[in-house]
Amino acid sequence: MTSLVLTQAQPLYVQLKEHILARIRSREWAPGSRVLSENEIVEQFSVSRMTANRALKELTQEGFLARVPGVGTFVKEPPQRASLLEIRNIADEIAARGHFHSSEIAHKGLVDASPAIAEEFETNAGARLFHITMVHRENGVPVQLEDRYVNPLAAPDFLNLDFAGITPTAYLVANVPVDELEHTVEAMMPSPQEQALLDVPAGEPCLTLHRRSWSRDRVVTAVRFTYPASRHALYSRYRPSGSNHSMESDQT
Amino acid sequence: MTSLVLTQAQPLYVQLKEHILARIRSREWAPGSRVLSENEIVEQFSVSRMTANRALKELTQEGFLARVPGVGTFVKEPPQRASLLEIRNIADEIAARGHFHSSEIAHKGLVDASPAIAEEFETNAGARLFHITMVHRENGVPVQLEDRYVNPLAAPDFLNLDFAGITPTAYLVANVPVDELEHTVEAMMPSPQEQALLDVPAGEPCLTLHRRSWSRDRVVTAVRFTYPASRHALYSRYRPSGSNHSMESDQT
DNA sequence: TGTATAAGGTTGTCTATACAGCTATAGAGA
DNA sequence: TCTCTATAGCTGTATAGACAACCTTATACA
Repeated sequence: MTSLVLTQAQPLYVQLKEHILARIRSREWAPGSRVLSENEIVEQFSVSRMTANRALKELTQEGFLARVPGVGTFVKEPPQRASLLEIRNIADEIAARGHFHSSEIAHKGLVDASPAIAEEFETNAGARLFHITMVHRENGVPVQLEDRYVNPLAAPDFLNLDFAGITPTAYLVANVPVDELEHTVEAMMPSPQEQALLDVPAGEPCLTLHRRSWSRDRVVTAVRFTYPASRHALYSRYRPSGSNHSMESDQT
Repeated sequence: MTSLVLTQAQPLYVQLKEHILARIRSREWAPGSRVLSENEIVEQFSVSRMTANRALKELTQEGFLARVPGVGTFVKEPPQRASLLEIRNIADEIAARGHFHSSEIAHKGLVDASPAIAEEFETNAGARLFHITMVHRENGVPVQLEDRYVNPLAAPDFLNLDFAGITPTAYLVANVPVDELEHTVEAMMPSPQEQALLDVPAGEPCLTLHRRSWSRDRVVTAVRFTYPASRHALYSRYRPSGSNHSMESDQT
């Protein structure tokens, strides 16, 4: 039996969700198998049925479970979706082209989160975050400006690195498991600072890729990559998972 | 006062959600303004507070509302962005924001493939292809320029449609199975024609999403979507497939 | 005038209970 | 043996009440 300890630090339904997710991730409950019913949760954890219902309902909305009235609650098969945007290390991409990667740090330190950054991190303004700004060059030409904030709780040693031999992306991928990703891609005109750092001609737009990463329901890092339009595009080619032409479920 | 009639055909919280959404879409409650508090809903609709809470909570999870403890519940600004990972119909995305979609055809006909287009279609220059150029508008404002070539062998009826009730994207998704996809995302300055069609101020860049679709090793369609930078972004959020860091029941 | 306190409204969570609709199964009856 | 029925368990929904945390505003006090 796993721990039945429910603390007061977090809401009960959150602790229930994490407990169930842990047992799914450990494959104790494999895809397709039944999980605890609401009444079983009520008995085993001494919570009310509404609280058990909330935990199971939210996990269902998040895609982990499927519920069938009159039958039970089951672990869902994780969706296999091809990713347009994999996390790829700029140093590796440049090396794969047979070119030379170099980088320099424009800023590195501990900062107070602005209201906008705090909202991205789902925390309060003034929270302390690691911050780094780097320029990545391909054969000496700037191709990427990296403006990254990192949650100190998730990567406490982040500031101790000099990022000469390893990029922040590579370090984080190797050291922090990622549960969820959010990407936003935009076009924009660079600010004067960005224009200077990237050595962009006046009038040339930039592509920005903004990424947030979660681990254990906590934002680990938020990063904005800025690429001069003429020097970089985002590309992907893949086979959609459901390419057997079944009309399928989605009617969005 | 709007209708207070709550029937028994649907769950109460669903009717409450639709009622609130309708008042948001009618601009009675504009973005940023406050909606009814839970207690006000309890009074006006004679439901319990838990039911009112469920309606507001789910609308918040769906991104329509934002809740601030101790203050109230507010209408959120709908994000202007399209899905990156899936092929989604712009008409549906606009409708999901509660806005009005319209479109007009700038060109439709049979054309000879230029060398560049022929290469995209893995065929010879001079091949005959269907071509369509459309402007999609959200509440009257141009948000997407669609410049699409279609293989007549894959969709022979394509030119017979007027694309008033269905977009080319929706038609092709429904009628041609897709085996493989290629995406390229770039930032660029619009050409004078594009600038005019999209009604973009001078100096504003655009985001372009170029997509090729294959079916049975044959290019079905190649399309270039152009979005004014200030009016649209591309977005995705998902859980990576390999997110099983089975640390289990620890308490990081 | 300025500051501390109290009050009231708001969301967030949790409990206990109830009823309805659905499903699988065991048991009764033909 | 087969069929129908009752039952138990499951999810879905809804109610009423309660306490906590938070924010704003008004009030009392120094």
